[in-house]
Amino acid sequence: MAEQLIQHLQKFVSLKDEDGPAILRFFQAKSFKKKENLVEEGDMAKFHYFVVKGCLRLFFVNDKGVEQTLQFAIENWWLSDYMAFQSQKTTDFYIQAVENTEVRAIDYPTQERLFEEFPQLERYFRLIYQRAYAATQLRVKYLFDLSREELYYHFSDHYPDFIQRIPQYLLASFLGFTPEYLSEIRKKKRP
Amino acid sequence: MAEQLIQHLQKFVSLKDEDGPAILRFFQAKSFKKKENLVEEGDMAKFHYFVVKGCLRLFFVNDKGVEQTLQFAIENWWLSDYMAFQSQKTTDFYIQAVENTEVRAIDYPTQERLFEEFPQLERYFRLIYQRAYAATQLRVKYLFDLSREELYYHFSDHYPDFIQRIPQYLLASFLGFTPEYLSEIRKKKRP
DNA sequence: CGGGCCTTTGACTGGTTTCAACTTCTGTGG
DNA sequence: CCACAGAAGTTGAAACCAGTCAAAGGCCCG
Repeated sequence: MAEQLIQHLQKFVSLKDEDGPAILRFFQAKSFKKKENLVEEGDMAKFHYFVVKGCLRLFFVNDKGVEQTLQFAIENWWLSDYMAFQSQKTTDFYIQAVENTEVRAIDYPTQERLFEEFPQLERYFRLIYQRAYAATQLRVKYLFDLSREELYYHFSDHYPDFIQRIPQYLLASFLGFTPEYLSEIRKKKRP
Repeated sequence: MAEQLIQHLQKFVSLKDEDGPAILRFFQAKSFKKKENLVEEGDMAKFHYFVVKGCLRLFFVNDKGVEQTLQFAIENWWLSDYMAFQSQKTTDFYIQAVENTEVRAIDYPTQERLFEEFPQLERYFRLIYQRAYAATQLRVKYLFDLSREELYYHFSDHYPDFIQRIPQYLLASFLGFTPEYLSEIRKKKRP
């Protein structure tokens, strides 16, 4: 049974058997405890993370001190502050473990070397980014199209098992409203 | 002076001189008049568009009949409904020319053949999607972080010349509020 | 079993929408 | 080149979605 990251690559591009271990050597294995921060505001956006097990979230703290979650990443998803990672600058975001989480991490110069040595991975990441971009394009549509209440129902219909996995205040933080308002929605009968 | 699309490719990957014309043969040149629809709701998301000259917008019509603009694409930007394009399904969106616009268009199967014949373009699109994804990640941050009024000031500070280019009702449609409210913001002195 | 974190409740507030009417701009044909 | 019709922008009043604040209740984990 190959390493999970390699299995995931092979869903998108074909690799020779010996490539797996060679590719893995570019990555660092790291583990984080629930609520531990992988990255904090002001840090260099050093790593691109692949989630092997667990769940991460990307959030920022607004000027009222409230945490706004932008994304979650569960098994087989990639996560970073891409703007800062690309330009190798400091980030305005936090990345935090929602559960105990195991990742494979790669820094920017190492990722560049990885692309040189394994150009097939350009295709892999082309496909990954294409999907991610498509998903975000759709997400922006929902943010404009749906009321906060409709966003909640949309999300709980589409990802019922993920809802089980996270506390309500994180769901509220992701959907962009307050825990109080989420309570109010849940109290009412569904329209 | 090479075709603009080829020049753009060469900013990201190196091509042999003879590759330019060969790559161009995969694309269709099309022109659209201001306010003409390239794509309408219910159409197949057939093409991926590269804007040579002019400006496109991607929008949908909500259940109140209001047009909500998700993105603009000006010179050297790519545009499509990526979710529908990827899965070769019908789209919920419209793509419309904001000005008289010239594009290069490629359909999905042709794009697949293009990647087979010119694998360097996997890298090009990996970089294009990476940038686009990073930009959208940041956009979602702004949507959560800023009030409608702040969104307007943010946008007009960062893209003053683009603002000159488009009518106010399209700006309001992009920022997610009503033309009436935009009037109100502009009437007030800036805080 | 205790403390702190999470969730709920209710009253008040405000940013933004809605609607309708009015004014100004723009482009097209006579 | 002017006239006019439709499109775009402005104004003000009333309504509403969702936030804020404060306080009480529930529940998980040490």
